[in-house]
Amino acid sequence: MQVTVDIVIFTIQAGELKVLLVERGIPPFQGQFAIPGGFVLEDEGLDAAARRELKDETGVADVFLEQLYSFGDPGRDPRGRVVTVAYFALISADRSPLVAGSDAAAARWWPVRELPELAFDHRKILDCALERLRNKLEYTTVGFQLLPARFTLSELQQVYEAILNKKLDKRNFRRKLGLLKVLRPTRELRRGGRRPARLYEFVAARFERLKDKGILFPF
Amino acid sequence: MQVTVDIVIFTIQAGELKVLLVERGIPPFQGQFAIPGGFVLEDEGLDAAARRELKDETGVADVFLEQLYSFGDPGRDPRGRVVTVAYFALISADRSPLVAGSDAAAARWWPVRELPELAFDHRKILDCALERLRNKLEYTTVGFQLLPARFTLSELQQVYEAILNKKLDKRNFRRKLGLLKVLRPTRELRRGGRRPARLYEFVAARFERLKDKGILFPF
DNA sequence: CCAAAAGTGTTAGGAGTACACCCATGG
DNA sequence: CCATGGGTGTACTCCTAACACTTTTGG
Repeated sequence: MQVTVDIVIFTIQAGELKVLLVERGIPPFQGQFAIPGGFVLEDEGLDAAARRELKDETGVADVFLEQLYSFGDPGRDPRGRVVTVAYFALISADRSPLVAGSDAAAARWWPVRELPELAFDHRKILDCALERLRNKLEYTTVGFQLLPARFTLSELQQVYEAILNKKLDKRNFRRKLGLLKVLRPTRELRRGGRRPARLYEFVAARFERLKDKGILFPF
Repeated sequence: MQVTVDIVIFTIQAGELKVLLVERGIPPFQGQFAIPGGFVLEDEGLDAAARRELKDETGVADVFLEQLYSFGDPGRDPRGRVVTVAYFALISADRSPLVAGSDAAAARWWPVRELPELAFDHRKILDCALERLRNKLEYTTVGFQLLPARFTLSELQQVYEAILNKKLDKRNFRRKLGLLKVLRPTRELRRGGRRPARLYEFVAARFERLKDKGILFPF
């Protein structure tokens, strides 16, 4: 029985949630798009295999990566019995545009709102990842993983709106963030738009105190 | 590469959360206890393999069963490379005492508070299952899966207390349950204790309305 | 001076928590 | 009649949601 890892890689671009897909150059499903993935090596752990694939496809390391779910229906791969352990990864907006896949010349970021037909059972995997991402937004800091180290409050709100797919109230959003005390304002401003916006940093150490107490991001 | 399923099977007995373990009769880890499990057959899905093992070990079918996480560190099984897809299952109190494992004469329910040393990485798997169970208690109906179709409010509260490992306030517990409107009182009373207690039924249809709205079991 | 995004507080309603006593039954 | 678990309500606090105008900049 063969074991693969497949990785749903998300990023935010232009205030939109996007996912990395590669066009298949060979059968089966030639010409269709698929989630990046590959076989687990004989002496390699599952997480390690996922990190290796992620690095190969995007060039990035040290990003958020988490196991999602395993899919192993007989017949999910016409070539034979393949069990895949699916992962999902988050790449911050400032590192995502560099799509320089080694073997994946045809890699492209797709808005999750307008996906092409996907190979294998990858649509199911992607839906599973989206659901997980939405849920984790509420009780973890995944939202910050999609932004550069410094960001404006409006950018953060856009991340939440893009993933949850609904508008949020600006004042309530900011007040709740303030109560959590996990952001540190910097002296820097983002110019270039209209009125300049203050940049903030996420302070991981402050979040540590909260997570045991069930304090969340209730947006 | 070989693929197995391992199943953490929980039940409630005497107001305590228990898990089914089998004593290994052969090396490796001979004489130690392990979570029930076995190989995935060539033409068998992962869920199907888990259901088959569950049936073999406990004789029960049609119980709550959910995939948990996959474990595949090289070296987790000294016999070779084995990736395991872990599941967790919940058996209601009225069906659990029947431990009649086919090949598992040495199967036994263990209180999760006093576990023996476990074979392989099964301790890690069990901890993972416990954490998942505690979390799902808050936003799903897994609590009801551990009880017979009809139960008293005190029995339900004991399930929550056993899993969360803390005392809950009786009046608050009942008021919140009342607000959810997912229980239907029956005409039946449980006698045999002191004052008879009313039996309730969980109405799954009423829960359906709630789960999209993020209404939970906030105990 | 106009368009566009940044920034800022109050109020009213609902949910959560803490807390103590009477009731029905079996022995 | 007594021991045991079943059953019930209130007051206070805190969180949530709804809601509109002023400020700062670039063009």
